[in-house]
Amino acid sequence: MAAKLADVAKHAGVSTATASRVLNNRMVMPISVATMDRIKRAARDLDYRPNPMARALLTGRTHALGLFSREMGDPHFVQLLEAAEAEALQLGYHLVVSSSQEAVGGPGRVDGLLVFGAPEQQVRARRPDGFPVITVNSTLDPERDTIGWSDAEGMYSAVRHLAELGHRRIAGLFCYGEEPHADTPKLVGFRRAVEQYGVEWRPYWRGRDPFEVQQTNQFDNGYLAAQDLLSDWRGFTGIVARNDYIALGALRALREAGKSVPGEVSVVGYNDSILATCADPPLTSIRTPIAVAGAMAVQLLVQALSGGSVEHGCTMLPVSLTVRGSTARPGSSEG
Amino acid sequence: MAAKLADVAKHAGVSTATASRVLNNRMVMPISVATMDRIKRAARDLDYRPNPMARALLTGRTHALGLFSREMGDPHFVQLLEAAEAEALQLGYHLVVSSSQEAVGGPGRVDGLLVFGAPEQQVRARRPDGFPVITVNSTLDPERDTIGWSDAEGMYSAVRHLAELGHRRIAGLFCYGEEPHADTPKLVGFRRAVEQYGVEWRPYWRGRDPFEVQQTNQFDNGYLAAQDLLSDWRGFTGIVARNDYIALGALRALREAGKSVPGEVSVVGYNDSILATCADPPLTSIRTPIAVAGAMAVQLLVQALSGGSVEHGCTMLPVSLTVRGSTARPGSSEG
DNA sequence: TTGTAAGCGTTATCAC
DNA sequence: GTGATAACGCTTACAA
Repeated sequence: MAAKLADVAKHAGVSTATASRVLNNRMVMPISVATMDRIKRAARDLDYRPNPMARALLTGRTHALGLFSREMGDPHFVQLLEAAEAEALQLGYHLVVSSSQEAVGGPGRVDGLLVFGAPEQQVRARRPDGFPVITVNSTLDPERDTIGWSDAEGMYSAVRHLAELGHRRIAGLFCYGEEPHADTPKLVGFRRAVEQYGVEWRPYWRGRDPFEVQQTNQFDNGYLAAQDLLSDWRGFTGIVARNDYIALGALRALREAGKSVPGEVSVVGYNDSILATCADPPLTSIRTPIAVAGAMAVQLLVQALSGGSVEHGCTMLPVSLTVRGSTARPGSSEG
Repeated sequence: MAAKLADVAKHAGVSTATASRVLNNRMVMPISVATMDRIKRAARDLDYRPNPMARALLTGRTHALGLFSREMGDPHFVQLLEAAEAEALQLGYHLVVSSSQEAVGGPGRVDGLLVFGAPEQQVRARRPDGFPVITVNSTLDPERDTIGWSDAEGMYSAVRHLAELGHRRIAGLFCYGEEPHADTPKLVGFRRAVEQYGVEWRPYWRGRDPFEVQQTNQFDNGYLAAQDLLSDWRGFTGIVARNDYIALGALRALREAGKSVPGEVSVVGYNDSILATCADPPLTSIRTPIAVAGAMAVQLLVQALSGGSVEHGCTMLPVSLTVRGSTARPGSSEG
């Protein structure tokens, strides 16, 4: 059985109150150096570790943060996890992960909640009033505590990059549920850019709801969608994909069709994942600030917990374009 | 303020004892249906949720499991996380992740610990006696509770695959710290296979400790190591890589050197990650049962918690070979 | 300077 | 059938 505070106190010949005060540095009134030493020594000797549950019960603080994501298993999510965990560790908090919003726990189990990738409305609605929730997301709700970036801006940059290279006919590879008239951020940004730059465009997609598809399916869908594109539209010179998986699928379809990249066709991916680095040719891709957002979200949450309730609002981090070898001026070689 | 048991009890006009019994289905003695209904109704009306900390303090059970890994951020780890989380959810447990063994918590914070990828000795040594720890790992210790697979077997299969295709000269792409005489499981398996099949072999590596390198560095190291290989050994026809990142780096070096895959050189990766699927050509790779192991580890841990302490020992799961387009008989085409 | 005692929200052991 | 009441291990007024 682990040593408890009473053991330490007895060992040091003091009361639990004094022991507690010393061990927590809560010395409202001065304590003699001698007893301090005795207590600290006893704690060390007995390998005393305060029971987190007892402490939590009393203080109402678990020192744990929940992290909820429907996309656990996505390499993109793991970047958030890594950053958030490191930050939480730094600040003395634990991270409880869950793919179920109900199960991740609320007050009593965790002190605050980090939500990744779920529509904010759904989250807030199910939470007790006042429970600190911050969402890391690409769909910002200015009314709520959100930190993230704009996928509209990301897609806009992707199209702009191609347009500025001189591409006039650009295909968009999306997902089911992202028909051209849809209002997802990525489509909004896409449409805004093609309109503004006056380029011709067509959307393609295969497969099902983005949340339900496996990564390998995304790759396959990209492959199939690109095949559709190849047999449907002869004049296109640029492709913008919803994510890197889809872009890599397209890369394969293009290679099989004998189209050179970036000679005949330029391709832009999204997320700037490890896939983009490893692709052949290396993929120009949109980099989202997911790791930074994860760390900031933890900071904000902890800050809110310390200082009562800090109304944070909505922080928007910049999205950037990583240019690699899959994009070039149209017809730049062998085209 | 959230409703507590006392509120429910008062609302239903009973004592907390009765309320507790009904709400937990712990009815040693029969309880009148009428009061049962009243209590359940009160609980629903007040949206009563038992305080996990109070319960934990009393029962000594947190219903949380710790998951410790130094490789958080690795897409390979995320497969374990996903499977373990799903299983934990299923069994009513929470998952606390941490990249620090100290911080993930022990008794009082979590009921048991899942350790991924760390040498078992280091783990057990730092844990209080009797605290349930199970390691998911590739380096099995028959003395301890371990579940995993043999990377020696995996590497052996990779070499065997090439040897059976007829390759007689095989290069191994490893990491710094895995010099040919090292005793890491992968090298042991590699050496055993090349000896048994009588094939000529040479090891190559670049970079630093495997635990410290980023994924993109692994890719770069694979690229550089393959370049070393290309300028060093003319007669090789097969490559076995320590992981898929390295294999993809090698693929790039081979392409740049004008070597066709699998026509002139066959390449085998390790982990069968998404990279293997998306590579061009698709990568033959060794698939480890990491997801299954993660789920089983959670099951075992929970089982041990329920039934006192189940001595499990050491379970070894089979490793398999996924054959894709990067391997063929030597000189099978244009070679 | 230090000790006493109340209480955090449960569950469990008795008594009624 | 049901209700007091004592824990669980800790923090913190308040008392001494």
